[in-house]
Amino acid sequence: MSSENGSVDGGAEGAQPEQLALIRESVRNAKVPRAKPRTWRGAALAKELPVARVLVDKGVLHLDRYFDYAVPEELDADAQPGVRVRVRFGAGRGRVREGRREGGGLIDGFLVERLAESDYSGPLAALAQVVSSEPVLSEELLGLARAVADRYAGSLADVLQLAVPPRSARAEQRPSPEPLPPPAAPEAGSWGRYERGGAFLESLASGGAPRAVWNALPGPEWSEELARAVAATLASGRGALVVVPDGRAVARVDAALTSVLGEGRHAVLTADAGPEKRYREWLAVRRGAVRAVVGTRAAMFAPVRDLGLVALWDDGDDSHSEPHAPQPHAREVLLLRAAQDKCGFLLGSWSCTVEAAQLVESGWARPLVASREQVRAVAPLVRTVGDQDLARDEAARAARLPTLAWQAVREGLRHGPVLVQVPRRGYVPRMACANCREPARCRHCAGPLEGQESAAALRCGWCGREEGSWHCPECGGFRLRAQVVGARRTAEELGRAFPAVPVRTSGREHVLDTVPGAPALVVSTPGAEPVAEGGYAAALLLDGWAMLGRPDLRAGEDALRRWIAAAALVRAQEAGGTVVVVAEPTLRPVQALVRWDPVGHAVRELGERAELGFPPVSRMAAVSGAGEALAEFLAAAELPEEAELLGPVPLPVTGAAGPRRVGAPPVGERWERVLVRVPPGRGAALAAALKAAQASRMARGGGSAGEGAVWVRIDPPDIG
DNA sequence: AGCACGCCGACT
DNA sequence: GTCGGCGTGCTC
Repeated sequence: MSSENGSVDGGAEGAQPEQLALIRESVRNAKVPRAKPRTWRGAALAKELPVARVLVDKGVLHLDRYFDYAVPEELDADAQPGVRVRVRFGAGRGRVREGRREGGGLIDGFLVERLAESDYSGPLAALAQVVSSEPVLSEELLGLARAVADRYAGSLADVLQLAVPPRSARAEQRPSPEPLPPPAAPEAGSWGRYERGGAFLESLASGGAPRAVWNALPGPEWSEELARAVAATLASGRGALVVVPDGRAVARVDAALTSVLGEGRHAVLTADAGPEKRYREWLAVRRGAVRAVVGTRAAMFAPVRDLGLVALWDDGDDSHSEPHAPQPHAREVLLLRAAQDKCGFLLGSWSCTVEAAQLVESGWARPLVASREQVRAVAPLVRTVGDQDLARDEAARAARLPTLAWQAVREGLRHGPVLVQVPRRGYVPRMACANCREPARCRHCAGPLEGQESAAALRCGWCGREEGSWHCPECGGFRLRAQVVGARRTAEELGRAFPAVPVRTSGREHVLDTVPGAPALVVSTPGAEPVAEGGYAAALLLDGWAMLGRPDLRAGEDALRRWIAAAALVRAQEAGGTVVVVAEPTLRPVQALVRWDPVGHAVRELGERAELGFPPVSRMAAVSGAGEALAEFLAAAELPEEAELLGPVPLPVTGAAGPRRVGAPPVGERWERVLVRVPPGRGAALAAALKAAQASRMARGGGSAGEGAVWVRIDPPDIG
């Protein structure tokens, strides 16, 4: 592998004046288009396809253009499509120093294509180096990255940074294992509990590409069911990819894959394996040595060969949302992948997101569900404690624990562990009718109203309009209440209430994986619930108000998802499993929990979103920046005709203290945000327009930081 | 972002 | 004449 030394660029130290003159002349001649590449010093080039089209890995600045370079003869063999290269880039027309032309610094890139000629009308610089001959960027992966970049108005280079892990020479040197022949198709196993479960597996095993939204039955079987879907795909001679929200879920699916497939047939891709190990696993997948992958969100780009199935577990979990630009969501990436590779698609969850419901409603995917009898046979009994009960129960109110809840815990503890779910801190309050709890919404755009308890100072969180005379459209009430509840002392209080029972906590810092089947109080925040051996005897879901009171379109769906995630760890009703949720029984998510009907809940939400023009039925983008820059950007952007602008509204000023959230303005700067909404089918046009506007602003020196910065976010997660 | 090119005012 | 101000535009 040669570097610039001895290649076209380098070599002669101290060139003669005549050579300098020659170089200047070739600059003047450069205006004429040339069929064949010419380099600065005319060194030997590859005889066939002497032009390399390169994607320069430089964030957002060059904006998705390729640059052509000449391929020196000695790099000919290594300079294949997909390899990492280093090239000189930048610095005007290049300056000549000590006889050597130095066009800016060396930067990394990917060789995308070899060509016979370039359409660039100037002399080409030569590739400086082929970093390694490993073709890491396949045509397929490039196509996916391009689609993701377009979908999210981002740059290809940004997406590739997410899709291709950093190189480790040692990992590359090591040979990958020999690929194993396809396994036999698996038995249907517990897939038989679903009406079309067996047919789904058979379709995968016979080379089909079924697409399903799978509402999983509560209990621990889901990971083995995923493993069987993978095994069926492998049996057809194709590869499979499973993306799950966190390390614990990876471990479960990993174990299930090992038990269904045996050793050596699958790779685990997670961020917390070191960079070398991670790259080694990734390479084994790319090289086709391993045909099945399970991992967390970064694995959504795993270069699985001949993909037959992409599967995603629990798409409502927000860790599926990539925090790095352009912030793609694993569900959307896998949707793009399924479309591009024409492979099977499986979106599974105990709960159901509105997006998942939309996939079924649009006919793109089929529902994979169990019968009501099946659900009733495995789900626990769910009971509610609302404000009415609390009010009647003064003593319980003081203890923050109503009688029914108290009884359920005490009874549960006689038979096994009891789970107590408490919300995390830090939920932002939003306003709701003090009488009927209907969220207060803007009458113009239906955005969430924010403000103080006095109805006088209400303002819409989306369009910024003031609301001077709010009254509740449901019950006619005019008093508001901020929906925020604190709940931290619960664990201590419970511990004191049941002094004979051990109390274990699982939360952000210490997440327990499993707990034994012996009686214990297990206090956990949402998402950190340990699995109990033999299932929990009971679960207590506290402070539903805090979960439902977030200023987020997903508050209901999210609360239901978290409740169901906890309740799914509880024994079946027949085995005495009981769940008590402390929340108003008339609320839709609460009713959906009682009936164990997350799909019905999502379908109703979807209908409402369509009516109100909310995502995912319409698509939204958030554009934020300092007032003037934002206005300028929007004026210059050629948005689709149907685009509707909501706002601007001021963004909260970020303080120096506290966690910096992704997407928050720079510390201390006053920023505003505008939401852009387009009807169904115009999402691509919106993304393209925003991308183009961003590109032209960059070209004019807008810069990505400081004064003129404007941030664009497709599918903003926190739109009230 | 860098960095070079280019088109106007005070200097050896 | 030419050195150098920073305003504009390109990077194969």
